[in-house]
Amino acid sequence: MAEDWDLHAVVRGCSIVTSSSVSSSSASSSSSGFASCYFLSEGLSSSSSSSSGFSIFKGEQGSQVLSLTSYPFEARSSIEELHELCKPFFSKSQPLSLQASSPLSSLSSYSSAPPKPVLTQERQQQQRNKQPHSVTTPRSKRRKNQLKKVCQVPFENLSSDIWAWRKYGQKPIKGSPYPRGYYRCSSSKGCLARKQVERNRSDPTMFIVTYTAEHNHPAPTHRNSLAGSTRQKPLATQTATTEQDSDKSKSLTKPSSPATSGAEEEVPAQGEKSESREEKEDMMDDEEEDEFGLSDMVLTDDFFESLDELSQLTAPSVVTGDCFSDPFSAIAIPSWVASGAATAGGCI
DNA sequence: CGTTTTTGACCGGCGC
DNA sequence: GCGCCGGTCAAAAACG
Repeated sequence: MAEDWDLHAVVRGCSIVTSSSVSSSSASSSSSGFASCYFLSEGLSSSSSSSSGFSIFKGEQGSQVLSLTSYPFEARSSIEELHELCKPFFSKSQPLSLQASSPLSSLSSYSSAPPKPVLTQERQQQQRNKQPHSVTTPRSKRRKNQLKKVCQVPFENLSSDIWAWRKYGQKPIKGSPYPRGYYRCSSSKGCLARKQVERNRSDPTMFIVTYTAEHNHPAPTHRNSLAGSTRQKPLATQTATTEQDSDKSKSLTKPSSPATSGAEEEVPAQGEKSESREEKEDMMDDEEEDEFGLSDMVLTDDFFESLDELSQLTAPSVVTGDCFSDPFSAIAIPSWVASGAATAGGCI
């Protein structure tokens, strides 16, 4: 279910951004279920580092805007163009129009870089560590020539991804108080799809989700084992992460992750997990629809908006209870997504 | 038992 | 060449 309105949100977000009326609804404080997606290809700009080719700046109303400085996707105004823009990321199984297709659901192909090289790079990366002594497989330029899709989604939408992701890393990012979580597709072993989730430093209610590589398999109709997916941290850890001053305690306990160690990162993963659970109950049918990008068919804007409100109301209260007086203050998220996002995302 | 999360360590890319 | 930074690996722990 969450997927449905999420997809919707994504689409709406794209429309908003591209139509230059940068969001009437996107007050910085209100995570109102819109999302923005952007594509960027690393290495497109000659002298770029990791953040090559795009920048973040403030929109008129405090909304975050990502702009591609060297990519011909910016400032498009027509839906058709946007559609074409997104095409490469639609999976084959999503025959639908822009509205129905969800960039979140799949990174199906590269518009500028052929999949093969990337695949090779990934393989090299994996081999690298498995064969530490054989320096035969440098992952040279692995960060280059990878087309990424950057989406900005509100917290509620983090649980909207239909894919199953497994977290494989988390790193504090310089300049950002929030760590970045690294996820890979767990539906298929050979799947190269990756996803990075980072909280927007200027708008903590928003999360920057970066998709890399593509899924080489159809969307899962059901998640695999849920073992470990709903992990509840030990009470100590939980409180540490959820308390308002947890950032302080965090810094004490875990210097490597300044804030929230995994707060936002857990959001997506857990949300998805929880989502999967809810799906089993509530949207066995819809789920399949989502795979084909039809998820929004049943939803009206009103319904959608109500969901947003609902989620805003329920998520913090239901999930956090005492630990969530300020869900976005930097810490907190881990468990609420773990236990609550399930609730929040699912009950919706 | 199989899967996921956590987390420290490792490695390569990049800027100086 | 050196150091910083980001991305990934892999072992341990936890969960269903």
